[in-house]
Amino acid sequence: MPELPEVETVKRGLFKLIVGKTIHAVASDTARSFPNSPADVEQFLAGAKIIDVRRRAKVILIDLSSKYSLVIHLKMTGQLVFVDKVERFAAGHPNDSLVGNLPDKSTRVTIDFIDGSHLFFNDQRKFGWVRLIATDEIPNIDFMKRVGPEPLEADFMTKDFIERFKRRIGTTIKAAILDQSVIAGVGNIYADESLWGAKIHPARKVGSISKLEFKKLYEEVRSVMNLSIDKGGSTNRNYVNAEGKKGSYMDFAKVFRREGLECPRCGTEIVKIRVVGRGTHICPNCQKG
DNA sequence: CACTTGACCTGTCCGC
DNA sequence: TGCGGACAGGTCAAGT
Repeated sequence: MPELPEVETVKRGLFKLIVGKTIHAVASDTARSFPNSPADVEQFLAGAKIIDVRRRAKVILIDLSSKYSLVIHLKMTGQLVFVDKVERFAAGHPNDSLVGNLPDKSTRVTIDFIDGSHLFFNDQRKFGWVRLIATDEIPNIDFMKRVGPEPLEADFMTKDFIERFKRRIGTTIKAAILDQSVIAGVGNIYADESLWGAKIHPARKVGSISKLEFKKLYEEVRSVMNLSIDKGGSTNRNYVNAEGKKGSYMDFAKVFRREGLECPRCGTEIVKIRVVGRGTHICPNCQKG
């Protein structure tokens, strides 16, 4: 999925839906998705109550009364969908969708609550994971030690943004903005959208970006991701929120997946190129190499 | 060290 | 319709 706005949307939905619920059982079909042992499940999950749902970078943290947390990364195709009551719908029924018919073949982890409701972790490509970690150990895991600051925090200023990029002076701005150790949460969609907003070609070297351009990029990263949170995130392919609903930011996207269409600013045809191995969308007129 | 390139998986889409 | 290849919201380990 899932970049910062999508993960934030899932977090907000889960917060409303599962805080206060007590876990009955947790099951997984693959150790790859959920490596913890049945003994861990029995000791730290069964009977534990959900006390908080948080987000850091693209990671969801579900804190439990056992002083452990479920730490979840959705990677490319992960979903966390809450279902109050499992029902089955026939093919052709309006609810004959992923959401209406969970669990399905992409379901990797199932969390059952004592009230009969469920939380499903679905992940077609199996890159994502769910891990049980002692809550106070979370800051010590490799990912958390490495990850950069949250760009939407009120006290994260332009000067902080510029400072973070100094560690990646020699690479392209696209590689740097996608680097989670520089700033947290930006992925392929919002990298393209914010670089278009700031009129910066993604293949430009970080060292060539002016202070004024960085200031603009900082503002674009924040405004684009805040807008997306307002729209419930982007459903490019299979992202859904905690209620199984799609996000609508793609209706507002300026360049992402809009190759062949007109640039909303100048009318030039948007093209898709490849930068650091990622599909990249630009207006060749607004974003000069 | 800084940086780039594959690998991890499954599914879908596009061209022949 | 079938089949091969490219590609997909992300991160790592292993290269140069």
